[in-house]
Amino acid sequence: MTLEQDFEAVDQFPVGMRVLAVDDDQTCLRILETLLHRCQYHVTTTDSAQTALELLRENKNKFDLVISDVDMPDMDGFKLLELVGLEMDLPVIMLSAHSDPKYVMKGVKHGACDYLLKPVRIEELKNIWQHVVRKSKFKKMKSIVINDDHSQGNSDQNGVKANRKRKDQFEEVEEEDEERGNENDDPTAQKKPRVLWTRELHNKFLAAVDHLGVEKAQPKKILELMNVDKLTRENVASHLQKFRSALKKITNEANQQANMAAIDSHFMQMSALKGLGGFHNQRQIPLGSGQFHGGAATMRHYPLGRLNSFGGVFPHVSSSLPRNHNDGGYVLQGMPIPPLDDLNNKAFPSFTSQQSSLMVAPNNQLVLQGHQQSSYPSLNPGLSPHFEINKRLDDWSNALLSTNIPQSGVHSKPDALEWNHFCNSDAAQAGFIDPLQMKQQPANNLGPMTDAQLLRSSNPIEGLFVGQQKLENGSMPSNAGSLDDIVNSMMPKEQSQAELFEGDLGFGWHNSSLRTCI
DNA sequence: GCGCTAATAT
DNA sequence: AATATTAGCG
Repeated sequence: MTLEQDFEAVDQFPVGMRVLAVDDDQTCLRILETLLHRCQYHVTTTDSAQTALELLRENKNKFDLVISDVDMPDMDGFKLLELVGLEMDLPVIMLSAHSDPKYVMKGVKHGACDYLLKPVRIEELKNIWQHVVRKSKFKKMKSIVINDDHSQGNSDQNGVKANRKRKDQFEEVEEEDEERGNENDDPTAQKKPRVLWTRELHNKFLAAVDHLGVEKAQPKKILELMNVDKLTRENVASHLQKFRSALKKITNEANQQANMAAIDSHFMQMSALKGLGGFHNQRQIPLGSGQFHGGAATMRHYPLGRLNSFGGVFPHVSSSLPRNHNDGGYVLQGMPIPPLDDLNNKAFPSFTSQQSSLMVAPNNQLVLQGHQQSSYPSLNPGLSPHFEINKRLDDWSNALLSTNIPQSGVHSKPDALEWNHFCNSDAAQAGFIDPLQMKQQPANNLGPMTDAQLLRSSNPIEGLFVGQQKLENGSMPSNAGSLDDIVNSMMPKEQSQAELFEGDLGFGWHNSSLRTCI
């Protein structure tokens, strides 16, 4: 489309749009009517809000827009606004001589789609039809003639194009909405609520992923296994994408650290690396009870044991990995591996055998509701080969969730900073390692990897394990976030604290506010 | 049609 | 900031 054409298109507006104008002041009303007429709207006027209301009630679907003064004796314009909003979902524009923000705010709060100041200018009135379009009231727009002539010759047919350069926010809305409008003719149609990934919902997600195995966990299957009403494949896909991003990031970080550790173990004499914190002199971390229950804020140390049995999560990667060796200065040397019991003793939700549904919370988000019997016995803990590690998966996932992973762009080069840092490090430059070579051998644990690589490689477990050590030692660069930070920042604030670890059913919501069921 | 990834929108 | 949607590809 040429610029001229675009300009033309912007200039078109519906002729005959049915406007109800309300103002107790006869003069104002007359002026308003005149101006609206000039805009080629079909205008009905009344000097009382009460009458306006009756007109609207008696002629449902006979008006497209209401423009009403605020200060009126019989009925406050806001009251009218409120009632109209309640009863017919028409776009209402408030008109007032008061520029007081309080008034404006009040209008906005009550659902006014615009707030015009007297005296009204015709330029403003020319634009008001867009509110109708925006309100998705296209059905009611059927009688409105959209001037569709995009030819360049007759631009002044409406005589209103002159001052359209300031058409500001509506530029491209027009055509799109026209096209879209036909499908969008249900006034009651509301935006789809978004899914709020509560801990519990995420737990279900994890259970499904765990059940399927990370490699085979695909949106559709996960969705089926989760068996959550109203959850869509797209929801799951989106979450899965984030999940994998987090995994990738953590793994890469861990790999970095593994590299460092490996180097460290062989070149311990290097002061440069010592400065970064080596892994010798491992201090054992208390693995006893309650790290997670103590609350993230108080948890100085990430529970190491959580992550070292990821074989269940990554079924194909664990066996080949050396772990907890005492020979040869291996990176995992000295790492305490807690008995499974310690981990399993923690209460965690048996999310796997239940069906839940999402309900709409007041903020228009879908939150996990309750449970019913599931038709998916396959997710029964007893039947899931991986279930016993769910707790640790869960914990691990806490870390993932708290990690602020950019959704795109930034992480396309995972850990570029750290990678560069490493390549520029003394170790690399001293020739102990060849950064290039490392880059060429990602399978060697030495460089960023693709998701596919990650899913197939044996690195994740070890990497995570090592990463834990790093974190535990406080050797994690501050910009990578402390463990506390990771755990703390994961879930939405409402859930970040107690809820984070309990696996209880609390959503951080006040359940009473969830009454608005679908 | 699905899944994946990245990019972009809401 | 967290999710959703879209595009391009296999």
